[in-house]
Amino acid sequence: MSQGGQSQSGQSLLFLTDEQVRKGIEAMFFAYRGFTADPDRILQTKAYGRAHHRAVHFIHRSPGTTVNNLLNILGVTKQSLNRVLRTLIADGLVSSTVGRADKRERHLHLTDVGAALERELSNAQRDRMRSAYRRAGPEAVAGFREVLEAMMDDDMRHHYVAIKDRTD
Amino acid sequence: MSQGGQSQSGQSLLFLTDEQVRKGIEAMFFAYRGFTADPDRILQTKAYGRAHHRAVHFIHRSPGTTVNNLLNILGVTKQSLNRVLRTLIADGLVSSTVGRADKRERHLHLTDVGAALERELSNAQRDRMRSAYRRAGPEAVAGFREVLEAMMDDDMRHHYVAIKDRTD
DNA sequence: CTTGGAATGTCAACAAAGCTGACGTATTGT
DNA sequence: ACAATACGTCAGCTTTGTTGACATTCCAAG
Repeated sequence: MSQGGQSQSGQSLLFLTDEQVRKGIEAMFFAYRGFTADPDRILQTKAYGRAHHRAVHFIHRSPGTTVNNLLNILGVTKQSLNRVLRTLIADGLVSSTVGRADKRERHLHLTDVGAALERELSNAQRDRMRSAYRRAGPEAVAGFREVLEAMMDDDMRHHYVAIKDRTD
Repeated sequence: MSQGGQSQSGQSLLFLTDEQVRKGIEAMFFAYRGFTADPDRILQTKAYGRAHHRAVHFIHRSPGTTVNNLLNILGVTKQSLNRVLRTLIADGLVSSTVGRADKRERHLHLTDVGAALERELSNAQRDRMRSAYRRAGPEAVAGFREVLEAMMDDDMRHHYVAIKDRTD
C-alpha cells in the first residue's frame, strides 16, 4: 500500500490523510457500480429500472408498508415513487390494499410474481455481496458495516437501524 | 452490535447468512445516499450534477487524461460524458487540448476555476468520509476497503488499483 | 501513395427517473 | 364544520443515461 516505513501505530495516526480518504471515496464509487450491476442487467431485460428494484426490495422487506413509509425510506418524491408503483401494480407484481384502521392508507404487498422477481434480483445481488464477504472475511465485514453505518445521514441511520432490529 | 450470544468462532460460521448479507445490501444503499448528499447539495446551487462531479474528480486525479480513458473509468457512453464535458469546457472549468502524438485525442486538465470547484466538492465529501473513518477506527476502515474492493467488477478493480498505485 | 478501416471525439434525438407545483378525493380528527 | 393527512394524478422541467449518424485522424495493406 506504499505506506512505506509507517509502523502500525504510525498508521493509526496517519490513516486520516487526504490520500487515504480519497481512496475510500473512489472505492465507494467503483464498488457501488459493482453492487448494482447484476440486478441492473436482469432489470434491463424486463423493462424495469433500478427504481423498481428498490421499491420491490423494501416492500418485500416490510410487507404491508404504506406508501408514505416507503417514501421516507427511499427518499424520493411521491410523484416519482407513484410512477414506479403504478406500473408494478398494473403488471401484477404488487398489491395495494386499503388500510383497515386508516382507510386513507394503502398497504403494499408483493404478489407471487412480484416475490419471484424480488428473489431473482436479490439472489444476483446477494451472490456478489456474499462472495465479497467471503473473500474479505468476518472481521473485514464488521468494519465494512461500521464505516457504512457511520457514513449515513442520521435520518437514514434511523431507518436502517429500525429495519435492522425489527422483530416481527 | 446485538450479536447476542454468538461467539467469535460462531460468528465466523454464521456471518454469511442471507440476513447478514441483506443487511450489508441495505447498509450500502443508505450509505451511498449519505456519500453523495453533501456534494449534491453544493452542485445544486451551481447548475451542475453528479456527473460533473465525477468528471471533475477524475480529471483532477489524472491530469491530462484523454476522453476515452475517462470513458472507461466512468463506465458511461462517450455521448453522455461529452455533454458534461462540453458544459465544463464552455464554463471554463476544464481545458481540452489536442494530443501532440495523436491528434485525435483530447487531453483534459482542470483550470484554476475547475480546481477550485473540485476542492470544494472534495472537501465536503472528504469531511463526511473522514468523520465516518474516525468513528469506526483504523481496523474497521481496512475492512471497509477490503470488502469494497472485493465487490468491484474486475475491470473496475483494475482501474481502482491502477489509480491507487499511480506514482506520477 | 492511396485508400479503407479502426479509433477518437461531436451532434441530435430519445428514454428513464428524479424534481416542483397544483389539484382532487377520501378520510381522519379537532 | 373544518383543517390536516394520505394518496393519486396531471403537466412540465432537469439530469443523465441511451442509440444512431457523422467528422476527423491515424495506420497499415495493397
